[in-house]
Amino acid sequence: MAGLRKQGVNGKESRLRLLNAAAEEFALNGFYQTKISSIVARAGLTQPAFYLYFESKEAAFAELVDDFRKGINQVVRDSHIQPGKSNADLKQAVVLSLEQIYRYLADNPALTRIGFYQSTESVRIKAEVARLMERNLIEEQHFGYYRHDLDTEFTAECLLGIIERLTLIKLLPGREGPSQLAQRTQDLFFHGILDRHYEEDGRK
Amino acid sequence: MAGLRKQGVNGKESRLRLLNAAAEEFALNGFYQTKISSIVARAGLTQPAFYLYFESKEAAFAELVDDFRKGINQVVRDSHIQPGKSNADLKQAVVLSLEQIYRYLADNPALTRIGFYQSTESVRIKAEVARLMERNLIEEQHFGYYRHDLDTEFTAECLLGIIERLTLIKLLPGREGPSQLAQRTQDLFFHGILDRHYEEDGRK
Amino acid sequence: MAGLRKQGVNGKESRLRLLNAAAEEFALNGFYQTKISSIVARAGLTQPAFYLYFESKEAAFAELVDDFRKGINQVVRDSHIQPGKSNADLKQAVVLSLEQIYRYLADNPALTRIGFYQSTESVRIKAEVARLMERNLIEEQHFGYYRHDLDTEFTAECLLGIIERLTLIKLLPGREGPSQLAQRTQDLFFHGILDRHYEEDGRK
Amino acid sequence: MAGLRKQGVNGKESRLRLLNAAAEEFALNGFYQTKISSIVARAGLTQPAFYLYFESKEAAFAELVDDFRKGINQVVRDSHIQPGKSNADLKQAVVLSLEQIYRYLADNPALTRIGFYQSTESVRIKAEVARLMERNLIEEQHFGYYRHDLDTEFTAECLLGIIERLTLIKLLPGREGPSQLAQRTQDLFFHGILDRHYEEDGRK
DNA sequence: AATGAATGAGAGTTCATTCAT
DNA sequence: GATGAATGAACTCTCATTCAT
Repeated sequence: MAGLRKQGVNGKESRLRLLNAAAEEFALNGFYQTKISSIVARAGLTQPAFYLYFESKEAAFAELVDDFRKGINQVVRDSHIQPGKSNADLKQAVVLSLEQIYRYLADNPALTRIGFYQSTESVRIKAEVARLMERNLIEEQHFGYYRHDLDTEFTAECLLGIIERLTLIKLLPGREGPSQLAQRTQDLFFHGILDRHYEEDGRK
Repeated sequence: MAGLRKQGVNGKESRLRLLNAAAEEFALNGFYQTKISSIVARAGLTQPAFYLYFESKEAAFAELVDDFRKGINQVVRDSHIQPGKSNADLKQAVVLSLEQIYRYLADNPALTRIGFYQSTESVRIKAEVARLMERNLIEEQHFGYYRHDLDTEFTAECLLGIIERLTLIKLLPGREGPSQLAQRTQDLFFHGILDRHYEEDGRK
Repeated sequence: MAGLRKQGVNGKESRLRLLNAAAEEFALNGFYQTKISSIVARAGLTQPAFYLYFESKEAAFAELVDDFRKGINQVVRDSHIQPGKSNADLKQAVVLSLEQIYRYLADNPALTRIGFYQSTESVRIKAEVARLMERNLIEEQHFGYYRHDLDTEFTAECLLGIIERLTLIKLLPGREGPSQLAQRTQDLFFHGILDRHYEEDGRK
Repeated sequence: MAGLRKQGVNGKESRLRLLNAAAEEFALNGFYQTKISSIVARAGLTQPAFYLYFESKEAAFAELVDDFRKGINQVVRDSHIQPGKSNADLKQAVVLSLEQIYRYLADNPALTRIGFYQSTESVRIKAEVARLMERNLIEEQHFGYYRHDLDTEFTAECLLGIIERLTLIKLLPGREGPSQLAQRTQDLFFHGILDRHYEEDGRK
């Protein structure tokens, strides 16, 4: 009889398989429509095994949400721009920053669906992300990159709104990739943010 | 003992009370966490009364979602701009359009929460809204209001993303009103849309 | 507003309509699957009207059952044969008796379905019918019509079983009429009942 | 507290206990008046356990009905008579056949009540049984056992009607056993079936 | 480490029945 | 005589969770 055990000779692997299965199911069907039975089926295990590694359905979901929260926070935190860039370099740097954010989301589609679109926590997560984005904006504004009358909080929220929407309808379905989206987001967004062109505009 | 039967002598009124109660509950707790018992309690009726007016929990939810869908579609459809406007008039017209959209959302907070943030249909609803917005953008682009290289589909999605986010964190919590949000949305958004300043910018 | 009342200006008619509707529904769907709402719908009335004329669903059903019970009892009681018949006359008399029974069943299909095949009371009803049939058999046996070693109780039960079955699959679906069924029932049944008949018959 | 979990270490046993319990309850109270709670109580389990083994109340009922259908069909199919029998042997063979049928019914009283007297399917089941009986009758008629003008379909239905009735009032209540009933059924029935038997018999 | 078997708790839904007019 | 509106009381079924091995 021994040896028939499915696999995961060490529990770590089973735990991981369960977590991944849970992520897929939650992402696909949401929290309430996801049954433990589906998760364990996907993981090739049985229901009691689930409770060997997770306190409850809620706990597993919360863990996934938290994983996403940490990941996206890190990426956004890292996506600030250095000072002393020329105009062209700034654009490129911003595109790169956005690309890294989109890339993280694209690389973790299930987590993204859960953390951004399914979880109740999504509100808090997005609030955090918005705050981090604002922090970057403020810094970059200090570097003279953006006009001085910019409402950074408002701007950050709008940027997040755009990213959120594009991620859902372009990125996750694979209709557009991170770099293209980053480019287009910057393009649209910049011409309302960037100080310089307004000057010239206002000049007239 | 007499007179214990609840009011709503008119069935229509009972139905309405139930629908409103359902809207509140669904908006507050989402579909799955909302129990019929809570809805009828809020409406001052009993569970069978609910089934007097609705096929099922799903049907009631769907009705609310559809109400929202129709409402928002109408508002967005009506929010297109007339041709022949001067630059200043255009801005004002756009602000007005946005304001009407925000106002509809603000006036129907429960429906908005349900149709935009709770329902599975939200994906389809937003897709429709985006399409209607794009239709307006295309028309307005023809009037010469926006630059000609604008990707209207992309732009519409971004605008929707912004509205979506601002509605959730500014409008529904009552932190900002429709007119203020409309003004600020237009302000940020416009300077990436407007044809004129790009010209001069590009000129350089 | 007056005069719009469906009809049944006098309640007797309404009661009758309800009873007939109930009979149809019960016959078609059985007691448990028949809903008051279906009955009143068929009768063109409303649910409270039902309770104007009947104590309960059970009471209405019981009334129908009892109607059937009385009717079939009467018919069976009346179907005994007179003494002093010749062989050929006897046959004809028995056929007539059976025909009257079948005719009653055919004329009251809904009641028959209810009283014979749906009701819990059917057991008691059939027991009564069997007892009445036996009583007739005993009498007729005394007249010398049947062999003397006939177990009348057993015979009555068998006859009832045959009638019951033929009614269900031949009579009620309209595949055979009362007179034909009576003839054939007598034919089959008689040649096991009649004393020495085959002898004489075969002799010829 | 430990050890309160019910037995049935083997799931098959639990399933069987549930099925038997269901059979008893259905036989006793019919489909609609039988509650899952009664079934599981009788089986010493809880309600969810029922759904571990059966799709629904309907499914469990249907399974029992089908068990009966298969069983009775098999028995009736097997109850045909071999050719080449003498008159006395034929009688004995027929009695044996009938006895096997009665015995199956007596041995499975709950199934019989369900399949013959409770189920909606009973109509179809009896139709099948009648057809099988007719098939046997036709064959036996070919062997010259019965008169040639016998309407086999009609005869089969009558035989079934008799069996049905005797089963209900004699066999299931234990008032008469299979062999006695078989004997008496054959006796009554035969003298209408057997070709010219009475003639020769009476002659002597 | 893993599982077969079982359950507590509750949700949605149905239906006979009644109140007030 | 009749009805629109409402309800009490059940019942089936589901699902996260746990026991015993």
